[in-house]
Amino acid sequence: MSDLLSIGAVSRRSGVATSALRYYEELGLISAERAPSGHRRFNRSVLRRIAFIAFAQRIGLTLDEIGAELSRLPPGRVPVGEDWGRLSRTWHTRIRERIAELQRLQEGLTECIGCGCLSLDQCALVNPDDCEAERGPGPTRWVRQRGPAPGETRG
Amino acid sequence: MSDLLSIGAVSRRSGVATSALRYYEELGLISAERAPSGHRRFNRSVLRRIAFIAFAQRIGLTLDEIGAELSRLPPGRVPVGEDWGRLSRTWHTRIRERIAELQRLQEGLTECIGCGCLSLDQCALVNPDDCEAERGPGPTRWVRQRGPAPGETRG
DNA sequence: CCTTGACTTCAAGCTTACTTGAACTTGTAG
DNA sequence: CTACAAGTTCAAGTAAGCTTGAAGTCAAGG
Repeated sequence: MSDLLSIGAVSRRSGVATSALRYYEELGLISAERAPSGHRRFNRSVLRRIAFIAFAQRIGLTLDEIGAELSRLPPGRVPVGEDWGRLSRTWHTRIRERIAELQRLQEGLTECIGCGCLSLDQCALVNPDDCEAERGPGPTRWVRQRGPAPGETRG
Repeated sequence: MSDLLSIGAVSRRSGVATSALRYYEELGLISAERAPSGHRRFNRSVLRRIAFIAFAQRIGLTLDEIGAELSRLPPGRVPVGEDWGRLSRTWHTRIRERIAELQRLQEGLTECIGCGCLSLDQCALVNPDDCEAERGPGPTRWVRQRGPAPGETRG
């Protein structure tokens, strides 16, 4: 039995639809050889790549960002654990930030919406004096994060 | 000075674009009276409603879900703190779950991708024996959550 | 040989949450 | 009165991440 998997086999093993796998290939996130028939033949190592993609999506990375991460893998050989580890090191930060935001939201939920002061222009938590100067109106502290918001995806 | 705000004023105060406000009105998330001219006149209380919407979006609710939540507010009067508190009570659970998932991801990042075993069908963390029986293939433990995934939005 | 299922490409469609543009009306300052 | 900003509606466009459909090819079983 060869190491090469059909798109259906990869789909079954990964739980990712064949249409999605073709889409990923089109985006350059995964690659496949071709059988003489034209059918895709995936190396078994694509499964880890797909797991990485699914993982990264749950964290909130776009496919674009994921592509950028994957391009940092060593070319010309199947990545080993340390290669993956290097990539995912930056994610810890990202996850921590997102958790921190959620905790801030959790807090605000209790202290501000719960207490009835959430009114965007009166609440001390929404517009705290001790924070950086205003960056325009709006519920800056909870709702706005610097940088683009993490567009998290459906599973 | 009246309690009624133009759409521009609401936009400035809330940080939400006028086009988005019209969209929210179309979806029934907010409402406005009309001036004789046809211009929208928003009650000041709409600001809290908008804050709630923005808040809920960051948590990962869709506008549909947010509409469902808002429909539980008492009709015929401006909601008070306790009304908002009731609504947001369920969110604590949701936030906690999301935080838990991120922590699980964080863990998996260290233990599984980092160590090099992430391969979807071999890793004990991806397919742990001590978890519920398989619900199909794929990286069940981290990547799949029961129910639809939280489609989080841009800020 | 015939059928069935898995595969191919390509184009178009879907969902969410808006934004943008066209064409027009209102409100306000000078 | 004249500008010009701000408002109106409606239709269409955008972005991400796929899915679906059409039309055709390939591989295995009976």
